[in-house]
Amino acid sequence: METTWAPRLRDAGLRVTRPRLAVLDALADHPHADADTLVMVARQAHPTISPQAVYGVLKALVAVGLARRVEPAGAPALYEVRVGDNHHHLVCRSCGVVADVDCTVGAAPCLTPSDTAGFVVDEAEVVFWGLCRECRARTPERAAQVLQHRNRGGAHA
Amino acid sequence: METTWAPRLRDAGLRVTRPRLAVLDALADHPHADADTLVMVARQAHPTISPQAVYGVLKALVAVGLARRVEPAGAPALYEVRVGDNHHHLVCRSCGVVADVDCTVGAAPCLTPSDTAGFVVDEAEVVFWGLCRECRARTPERAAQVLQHRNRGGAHA
DNA sequence: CCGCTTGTCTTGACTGAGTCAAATCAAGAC
DNA sequence: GTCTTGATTTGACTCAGTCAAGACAAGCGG
Repeated sequence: METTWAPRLRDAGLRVTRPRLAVLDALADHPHADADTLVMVARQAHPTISPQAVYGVLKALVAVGLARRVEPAGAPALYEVRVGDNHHHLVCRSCGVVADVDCTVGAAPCLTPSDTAGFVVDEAEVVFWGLCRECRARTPERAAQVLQHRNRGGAHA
Repeated sequence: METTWAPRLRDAGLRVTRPRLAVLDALADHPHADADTLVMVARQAHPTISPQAVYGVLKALVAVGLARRVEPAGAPALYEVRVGDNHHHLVCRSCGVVADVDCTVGAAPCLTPSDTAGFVVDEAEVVFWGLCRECRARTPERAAQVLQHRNRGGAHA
């Protein structure tokens, strides 16, 4: 990390400001962080930054494609600076932790639905739900419950 | 439709109540409806039902597997009674309308990520983003913009 | 280097979706 | 019909995020 953000901001037509650099550094250090976490982390570099400034910066970064917003069901939005490639996410049902999964592009037939119902599809977003290693180790009995509860609904892998 | 809900509720260990029947009928008539819409629709059968009652009913139905909750990014949660099979969703970026897509289970290699980072995955959720036929026809120039804007970020189909 | 223009940040009020808790009510067992 | 317990109502509340007005500063031209 420690990318030089300034030229990337300028290339995107954005001014280089302290709040933006602080948020970008925070994002690089904390992939999959929510806005609240980013406020706290960014304050290490810029103690007076306001939550609204962080929201504004994130919105600007997402708009120009320097950051990506992910919204797992039931959790506040997460942000990441890994953009341009295509990857998906593993989300832990228990602790909410998120991990990246590379998508095997080219060998992904199911990502082009056969019947698109008249839609023109431009993106396929995949979220894998499960339990992370730590949560299974920490509370195995609860983990089993969570999985069983879920499978009743007809989930599949 | 017009399924007899009573036995299904009882089988799930839930009492048969007027609010629950009203919400289930509303769900059957309006697949992919949000809570607010369901309140209005359910009031045709049960005029005094409160929004909180609808939230409570939906939570109970989801908990026992009679309904499914879907949360597309940037929109309120949607509910559907189509459960038990496995299907995914097409979401229109412009108007938010949702359509079902059957998943070709068995021929879906990409839905078992190669590297699960220690996770035990129990469900793969897929959301296809795009534009519905109506939105493309209605505002073709805006539709093109929306798609182009999106593709800058590195989306794929 | 100085000042100007315009985009950015701060401050604070506000919205929308959903939750929580106490009291009332009714489903269904007896 | 009566009772028990789960369901519903009512109303306050939380959380994430938005909106708007004014202060501020990035980076241009001179």
